[in-house]
Amino acid sequence: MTETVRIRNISDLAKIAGVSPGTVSRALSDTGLISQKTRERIKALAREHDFRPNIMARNLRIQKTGAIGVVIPLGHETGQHISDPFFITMLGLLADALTEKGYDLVLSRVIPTDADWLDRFVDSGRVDGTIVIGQSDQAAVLDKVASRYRPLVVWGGHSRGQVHCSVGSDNRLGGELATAHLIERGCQRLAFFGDPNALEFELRLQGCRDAMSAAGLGGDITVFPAHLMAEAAHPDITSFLGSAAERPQGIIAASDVIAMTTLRVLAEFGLSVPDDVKVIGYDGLELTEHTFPRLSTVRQDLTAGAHHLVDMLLRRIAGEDTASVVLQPELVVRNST
Amino acid sequence: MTETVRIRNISDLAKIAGVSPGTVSRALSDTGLISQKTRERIKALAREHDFRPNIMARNLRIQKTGAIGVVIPLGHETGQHISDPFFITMLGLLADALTEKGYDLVLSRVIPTDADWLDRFVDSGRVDGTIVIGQSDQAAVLDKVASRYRPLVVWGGHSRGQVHCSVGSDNRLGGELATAHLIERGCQRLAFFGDPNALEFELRLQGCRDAMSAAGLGGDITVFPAHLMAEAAHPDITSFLGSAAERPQGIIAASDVIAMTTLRVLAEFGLSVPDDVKVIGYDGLELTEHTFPRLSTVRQDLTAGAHHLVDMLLRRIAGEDTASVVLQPELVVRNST
DNA sequence: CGCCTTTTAGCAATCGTTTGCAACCTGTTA
DNA sequence: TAACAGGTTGCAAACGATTGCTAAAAGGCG
Repeated sequence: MTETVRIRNISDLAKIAGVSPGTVSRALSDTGLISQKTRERIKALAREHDFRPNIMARNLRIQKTGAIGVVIPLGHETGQHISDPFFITMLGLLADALTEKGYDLVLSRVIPTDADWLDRFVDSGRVDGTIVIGQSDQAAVLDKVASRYRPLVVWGGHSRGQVHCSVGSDNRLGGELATAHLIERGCQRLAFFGDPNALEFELRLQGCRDAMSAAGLGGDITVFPAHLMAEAAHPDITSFLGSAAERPQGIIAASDVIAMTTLRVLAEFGLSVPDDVKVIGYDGLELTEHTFPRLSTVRQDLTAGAHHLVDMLLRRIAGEDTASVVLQPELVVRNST
Repeated sequence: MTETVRIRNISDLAKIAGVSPGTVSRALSDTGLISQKTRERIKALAREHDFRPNIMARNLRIQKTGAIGVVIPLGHETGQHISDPFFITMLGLLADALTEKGYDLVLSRVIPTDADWLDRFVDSGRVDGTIVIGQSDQAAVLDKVASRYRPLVVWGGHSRGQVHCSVGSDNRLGGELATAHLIERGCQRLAFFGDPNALEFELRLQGCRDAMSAAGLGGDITVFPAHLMAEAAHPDITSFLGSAAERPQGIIAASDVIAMTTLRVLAEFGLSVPDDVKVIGYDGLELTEHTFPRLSTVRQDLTAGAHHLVDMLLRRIAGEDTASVVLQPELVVRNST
């Protein structure tokens, strides 16, 4: 109605309000000393013309973007897709946690081609901080960047001497729990499905070996570097299980997706789970509720993890130092073991 | 080594290069008239000091953000989570398509509380354009915004008279295909699992009715507004199937997730699929490969859809006009029918 | 009524680029 | 040699907000 002129910036509004731009700025941002009265008046005026201060100008001036980058490195597995259920779940949780804190989330899917991909991202100036989901095989890169760039946290495994700040479950322990469970169920010949080049998987495998030693089975476990994506893993696992001299009695999958695919291959071979072969996953994703049979797994509390990630990142942005967090994994026994 | 001074901006670099800031700007952005020689020299210098122009300043100056917003309205289903496999799949595809075009993706998950949520987002100035995934029950809001804001495209259903530009499959046809298939398999009593308040679901349901009429069955179909999230849908569907006077012979689920949950409930009731009940999903997500039995579904080509969405959005940003796109859905028959 | 303290508001610099315009070379042609 | 064209560069004004400093207004008190 009264929208005679378009208010394009803070000065326009200042003009029709009869004050200076600075005053408008102070009125709109609930900071700075300003009288209750003029603040209300200017806010009302802004609402009436539905004017919102230009964010880019604001960002430039205060040297902040109000956005957090979430980057997913697809390192040891070129074909891996962002739609991997694990990433997705994590991403959703992070989106919620960041929204709650008033940050935007800018998503970046990266295929590391050189050692500078992360430098490029963090130096791009698009974000105030960065969360990396999964170390993949890029631990060295993460450490390099972390040594000069504070606002960086990563979800994944933790190893001694690691420079970057991480949040993740105790992968070694998780592997141990899964393996001990299978052994208790009577399995002797075990196989680990997953590529140990990924740090977290390596730790899980180590846990398996520890559990086997503890049970007096030696550390002799077959390791098959299954792909992470279901489509890619399916033919692999099929040929592995088809050609194995001795079929394993128990399979520890490095992720729920791998476990789910394994279940499917076993069904196609006409093998019964858990009678012929027992399978356990890792992650505790919702999909494990919907497989047949329902999948036993090692649950990581991703909700807690996501909250830790953003809390710690914000603290680092504020200049604090933060130590890595290791969460307790939890064994979830269902029908596949 | 030679990093004696930190280069913080284009002027610093200009100083050590012995040129003016403008020249540096022209050298770094491969535009503007500048000699081959100085361009190379300055680029080399920039690389050496790994200097990257400040993006916020650039954005302010050129009045662009280089980012596209992807917003997921969680309208007719408050509990719905962003980790819904459908959203996730779409999101991943969009991330790829946008990255390819050099855009960032800022993710926003919104629970519409009033009629202005989308206005707030598009006016926030954080993005150059917006993609909305799913109309939910917010068609009116979408139309309102679309009438004044060009760079907006939405994934979802298409209805006559719709103002906003959409990309989606022919939901009515999809529903028809699914239903005709079930009828052909001998089903007479049919049920539709999904809430018709969502535009796309309404269209799918309409297709079901059309198919039934065409087969001379009348349009009499039981509609059960199942939740979208698996956890929420499970108890609902359980009580529905447990208390139904007559069990349907065929179930058309409005989404693959609903179908998957239905499968699980049926298994828990000891019913055999497809012998006792036939079930068909909608979307064609990867998860349909992993259910037991493998799920028949109506596939939408999401990859093509994502590409259409970004192409059209970029065209709209450039000032072009674009008409809505309706993709052909495809019946995928597997083991659940 | 005048002086002093506390608010409130204005001024102007700043953030770091981009870009239209003008000025400058360099080399060519008359 | 002078004029000219064409290609390079520099200058300085935006872009739109925030904020330290300062000046003015308002309020309190004797």
